Amino acid sequence: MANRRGPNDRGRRERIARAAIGVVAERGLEGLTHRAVAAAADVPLGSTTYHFADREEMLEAALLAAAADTERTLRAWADAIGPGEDLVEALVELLVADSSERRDMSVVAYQLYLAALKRPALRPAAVKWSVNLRMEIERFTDALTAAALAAAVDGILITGLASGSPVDREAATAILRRTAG
Amino acid sequence: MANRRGPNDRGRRERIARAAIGVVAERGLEGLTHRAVAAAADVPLGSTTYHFADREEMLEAALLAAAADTERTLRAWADAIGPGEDLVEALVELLVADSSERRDMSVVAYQLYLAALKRPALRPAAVKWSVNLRMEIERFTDALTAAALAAAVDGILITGLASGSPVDREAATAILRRTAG
Amino acid sequence: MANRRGPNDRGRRERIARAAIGVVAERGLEGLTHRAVAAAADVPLGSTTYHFADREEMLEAALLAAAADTERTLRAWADAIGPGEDLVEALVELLVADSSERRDMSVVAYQLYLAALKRPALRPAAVKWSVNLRMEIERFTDALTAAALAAAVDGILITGLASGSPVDREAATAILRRTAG
Amino acid sequence: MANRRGPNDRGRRERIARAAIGVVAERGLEGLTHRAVAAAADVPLGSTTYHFADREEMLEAALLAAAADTERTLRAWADAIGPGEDLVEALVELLVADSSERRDMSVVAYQLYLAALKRPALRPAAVKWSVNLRMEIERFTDALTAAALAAAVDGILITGLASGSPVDREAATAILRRTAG
DNA sequence: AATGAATGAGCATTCATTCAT
DNA sequence: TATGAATGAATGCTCATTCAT
Repeated sequence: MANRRGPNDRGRRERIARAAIGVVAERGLEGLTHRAVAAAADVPLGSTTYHFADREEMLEAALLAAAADTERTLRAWADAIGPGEDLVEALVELLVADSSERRDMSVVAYQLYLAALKRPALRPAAVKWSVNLRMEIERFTDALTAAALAAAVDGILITGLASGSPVDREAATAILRRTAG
Repeated sequence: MANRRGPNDRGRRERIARAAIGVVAERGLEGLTHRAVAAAADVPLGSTTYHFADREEMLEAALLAAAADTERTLRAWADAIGPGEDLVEALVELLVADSSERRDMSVVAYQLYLAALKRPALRPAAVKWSVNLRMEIERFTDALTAAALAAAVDGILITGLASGSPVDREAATAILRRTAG
Repeated sequence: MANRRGPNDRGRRERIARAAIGVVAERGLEGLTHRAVAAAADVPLGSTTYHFADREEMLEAALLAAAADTERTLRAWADAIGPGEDLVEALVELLVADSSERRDMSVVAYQLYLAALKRPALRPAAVKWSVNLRMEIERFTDALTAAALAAAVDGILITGLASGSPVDREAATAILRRTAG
Repeated sequence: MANRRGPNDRGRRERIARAAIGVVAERGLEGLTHRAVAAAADVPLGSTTYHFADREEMLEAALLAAAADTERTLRAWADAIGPGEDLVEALVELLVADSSERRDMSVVAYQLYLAALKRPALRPAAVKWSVNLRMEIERFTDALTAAALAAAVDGILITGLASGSPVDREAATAILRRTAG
């Protein structure tokens, strides 16, 4: 059996990037140190500096990984929407799910994302991240409605994070219905 | 005339807190160090640790100051809306203004706000911050519409931050009109 | 009733010195800070620097107070020895008592004492402290025996501190009997 | 030839520990700072924190090194005692030598030793340190006499430290003779 | 006489980063 | 290619001490 550490460890770069997300979730952006990530990924300290030239690059990888996760989640969400299904209801499910289980991940994503704003190299990834939702919604409705719904969802999500409690399903539904016209 | 430094410096705590906001704007949350704040506020290093027991308390003060700023800005914005004026237009002005001059301040606010999420003591301030906009909008329309508009504004704002370019006035107007029904 | 703090507080210097001993007992010599002593003595911070020019002077006062305590204790011990009483037994009582209740005080005394060794001004106090026991014993026996007994007691005491357990009464008795001849 | 600094420096941990003893000798226990030790050992500052997780661990190493030194010294002393030689005279030599050349070392040892009392991890080392002398003396006489002599030596030593002057050879001899019976 | 606000020096500790192996 | 020992810069924080009140 190949050991999980050492030269036989494939996809180590990937694993380190994932671990980085977890570290930010637990200790915040400033907790993103080589040591912390190495421990979380269960790789030697030197491995983190070997695969990522510096802390900046590690942040980059974490943002990219988080963006990919978000994209995958949204794609799956959209794919699962049946032909005659109600878009608003599906969006509410997304919001509710997000506010419980993936709450931390959302916060992390926002943190990485804000951190990336002043790093030109990451700008594209950040933009993509923020446009993702709108693109998926556009599969089901016109561009303007999609933009309005995406904005509303973003707004409800971030407000929900602040409240510290799960998103109110009824309130969210009402807002989205009104937004959808 | 009393010197601006030393024992004659009134409101130093306040000034340090304001300086802290500026520091976060320039260097991000992890750049919020005693030294950086001391330099920005033009006070001795010891002064920052004297007025704030620890870094946490400094962060707290910065969040509170940022929240107060936001509240004041929104209040002024709402107060300036004339009787027959169009709410949507006013909101768009808010968004556009925000995306240029106060862009940094928004980013800072979001950062402080996310950082505060896992600090129970700051929860109330964070909640208040996030509810502020909705309350001001409610002065001009019913609760549901206000909630929908607030969500849309939040969403557009955060997406705008990501894009790195000023909010598109026409797109924003279209979205808000549709949201307002 | 005079308040215990403020201008009506008599004997404050004395009280601060006593508090200093307690501080050393709890936090060691390096824990002897103005702030810690002020808190322990329940006096304002400024009071500690007012009554003692600097940390050195505070240490001095603490050593002196500790020496005075030791002297008083030994004097009382000697005064209580009846005419026909056995000196060795009395010494053992002293050792046993010291190893339980006043254990901490002994450690503190040794610490202050060692600290004072390289401070010429405190040399006399340190000497006096170390000679005290011998002088009291001399009230009951000849000089040589007194010196031998004092040395043995000192040795047993310091070894007892190391062991972390109470002095073994029988062993101590045996040693002292042999020493007394 | 390997440089004395940098990656080629073997036994650096050991050297730092020795340097720590010297620092305590010169500046007392509270002078035991990473910086002081680094300078004394002629290693970079980072090296002290690399080899010892924290100040506590450095203290530990210093105590252990001091204990080892003491043990070696006592062993050598005992080994050098010839068959027909007088134990008391040998002990006096130990005391006299100690009171001049190794005076500082004794003070350091006492300081480290007292400091270790409230650190459970160091308790064994402290105990061993304090029992060492008695064990060596037992090589030459019965247990009770050894205990009495060890106590007397300890007592004379500590009293001698206080006086600031060399141990009085005659007085010490008289006391030990009487103790040995 | 008494107080506590203010300051700057110093410390333990953490870390990114380098580099010999 | 991979590792972890090594280093020095930087940080949060504590304190002695000064001094205006």
